[in-house]
Amino acid sequence: MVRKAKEPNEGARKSTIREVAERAGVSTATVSRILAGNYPDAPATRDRVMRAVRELDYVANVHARSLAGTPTKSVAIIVNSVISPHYAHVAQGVQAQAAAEGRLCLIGTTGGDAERELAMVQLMREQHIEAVILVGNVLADEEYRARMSRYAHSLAGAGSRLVLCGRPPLGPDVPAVVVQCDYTGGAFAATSHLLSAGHERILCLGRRPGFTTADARLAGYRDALRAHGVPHDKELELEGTFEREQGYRMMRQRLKSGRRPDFTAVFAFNDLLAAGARQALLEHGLRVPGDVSLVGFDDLPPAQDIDLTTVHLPHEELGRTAVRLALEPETQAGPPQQVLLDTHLVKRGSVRQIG
Amino acid sequence: MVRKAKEPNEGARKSTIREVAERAGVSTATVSRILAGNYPDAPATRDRVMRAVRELDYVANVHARSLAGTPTKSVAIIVNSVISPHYAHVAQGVQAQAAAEGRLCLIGTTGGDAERELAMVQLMREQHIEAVILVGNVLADEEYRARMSRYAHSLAGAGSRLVLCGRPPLGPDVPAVVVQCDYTGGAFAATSHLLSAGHERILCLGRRPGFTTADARLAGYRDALRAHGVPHDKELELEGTFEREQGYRMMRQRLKSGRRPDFTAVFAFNDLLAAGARQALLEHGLRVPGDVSLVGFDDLPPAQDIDLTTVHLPHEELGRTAVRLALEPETQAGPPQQVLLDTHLVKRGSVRQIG
DNA sequence: AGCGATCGTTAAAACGTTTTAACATTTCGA
DNA sequence: TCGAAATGTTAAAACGTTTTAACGATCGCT
Repeated sequence: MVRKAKEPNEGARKSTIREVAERAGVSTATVSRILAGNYPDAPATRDRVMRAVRELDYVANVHARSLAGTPTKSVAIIVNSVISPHYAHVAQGVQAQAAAEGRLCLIGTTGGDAERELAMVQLMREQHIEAVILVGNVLADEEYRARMSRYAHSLAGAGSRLVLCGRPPLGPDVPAVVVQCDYTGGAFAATSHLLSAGHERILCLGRRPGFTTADARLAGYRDALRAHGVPHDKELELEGTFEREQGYRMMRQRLKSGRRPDFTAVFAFNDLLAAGARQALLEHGLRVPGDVSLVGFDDLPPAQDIDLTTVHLPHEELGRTAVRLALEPETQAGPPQQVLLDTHLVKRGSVRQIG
Repeated sequence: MVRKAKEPNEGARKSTIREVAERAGVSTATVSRILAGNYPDAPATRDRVMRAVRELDYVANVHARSLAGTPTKSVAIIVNSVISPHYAHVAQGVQAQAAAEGRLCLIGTTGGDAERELAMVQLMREQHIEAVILVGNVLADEEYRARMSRYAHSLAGAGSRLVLCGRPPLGPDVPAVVVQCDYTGGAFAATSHLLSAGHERILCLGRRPGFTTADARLAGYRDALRAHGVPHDKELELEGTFEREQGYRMMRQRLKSGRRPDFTAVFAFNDLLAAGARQALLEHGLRVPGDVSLVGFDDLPPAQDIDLTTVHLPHEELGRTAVRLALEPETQAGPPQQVLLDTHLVKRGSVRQIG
């Protein structure tokens, strides 16, 4: 078998910093410094080195680099699932900002399972990454706090920061940054909109005690009712998680009784619930907004197609902010930071004026 | 300042394999072998080591491990964007299968830009990862082949395999695996369905010469027409990329002429196009399927909400297969492999029988 | 009792980079 | 022309692991 002659820049072989150094006739230290660009080397050697790098198509080995002390330029995002629009949009923001700051993005999914979340955090810990961004809430209350505190400390041990997205803040002793949207404000706006349109019997979908994202919306809903002097009725607060099927199921069950519905409007705690509820309403022969008005929460893809009035959340901005906060040096010291992003109502065609 | 006494398992400090070794009274080699589980060590020492590991909350440093020769357990996926349902679902599959095989998943987005794709590949190359999975097609034809060939070789140099998802296969000399869906078959089924319902003037949306994903659908569309003895009319093949706005734009433009539409059905090359086209149709006072029948391609989230008959693609399976192929040892040697996944028609309510 | 096997363990080298401290070389002021 | 300062370069140590080859102890067998 005949070897190809020399094959100088075939690009397919490994190529280490030593090879670059040899080819350029300098030491590896010089190559390293020139590539890092942090020292005034002589232009002549600089050129020789750069040429060698190009010819060998050399890229540094991240692992060696990291071992030698340079921090890994990467962040991780951990979400329930990638196909849920909410998480997808946050992930998009994280990915975009990470890229903008020259970072690689690792991703993991939990499927909403706390044990898988833990496994993911462990996996990220091994990577000695700059930051881990946790989105979505798997556990409630005390269990949540305890676990996050453990995460934060063990990640800190690996030199990683912890950022929580859309989760309640932790104590001041826990090294974690929190970034959220103003869920309560958004829910207040949504409910107020329905009240202003004359609705008083407003069904709300997605109650889930102990989970901030749900609790905050419920609070906004009740605040709005109170502000309009309408007493709140627990019978109208339906419990369930945030999936489309749940919306369908809850509404179907509510309508099963056969008699005319005892509400004129629905506030769903996210757009998926709204889409599911809408399907159940239509199947039951009720028109939206003709018979029942509907407001969602999120302003994500299904919303436009079903012409849904909803609360816009800055999902991508949430992700971007998380990365920015994670990498900002001033966040490193000082007390654990907390950021709240604004929301606003997007009016489409799913609400009808009555009364 | 008083130090806390000892703080043995505070979990917050770094903890290396040496510390574990010291605490267990053995050498680092023993710890390493026990953790790898690949040698019959004495149960007694084994227990001591495991206890030390637990007490120190030790996790190995991936970078050191990788440097020392153990391959990094991770794969990367590079997509156009995370919020596009198609890519999101493939990514979900990749992530799921990666997790199932104990791999971490890196993710990068290109925004459809070839230069960003290149930058991403370079970034992945530094990571010395097991495989890089490229989804979606940014370039056409010769330019595509040339670039992929370069990717494949340079990734091979870093010990990574290249997997192409939904892209045309390359030559046998290029070390890359290809996994696709049967786009042509799916398009054939979709078009045949419309033809069987009596439609002969079928508008198709999403022509894009040079891009396999589009070309293959067009081929299936034409094949079906031919099989039914209907001559194909280039006037009915509208060009455009695969975004929702494009569907809206194309249909709006087509309807602008004012006169009655010269088609009775529409076959959109993906569901987003279908959703956009549907919106334009509705705004123009045409009902679906009353006036115009509509078939999509993908069977992704918008489809269900707009009650769209469409071709189901196994998106998640695509991602899973990509990972499986990338990690399968038998794929390593042998000729570059190619896999084709089946599709099927999902009938909903957007097609009306005529004639 | 003595001798190989067998078993469990370890010292040390290696992986590819960064960085520190030291070493040449040149430049410059006197 | 001399020495000091500035500049450019390098040798070597360090990072945290895996692995190879060698080691000592224990065991069973004659």
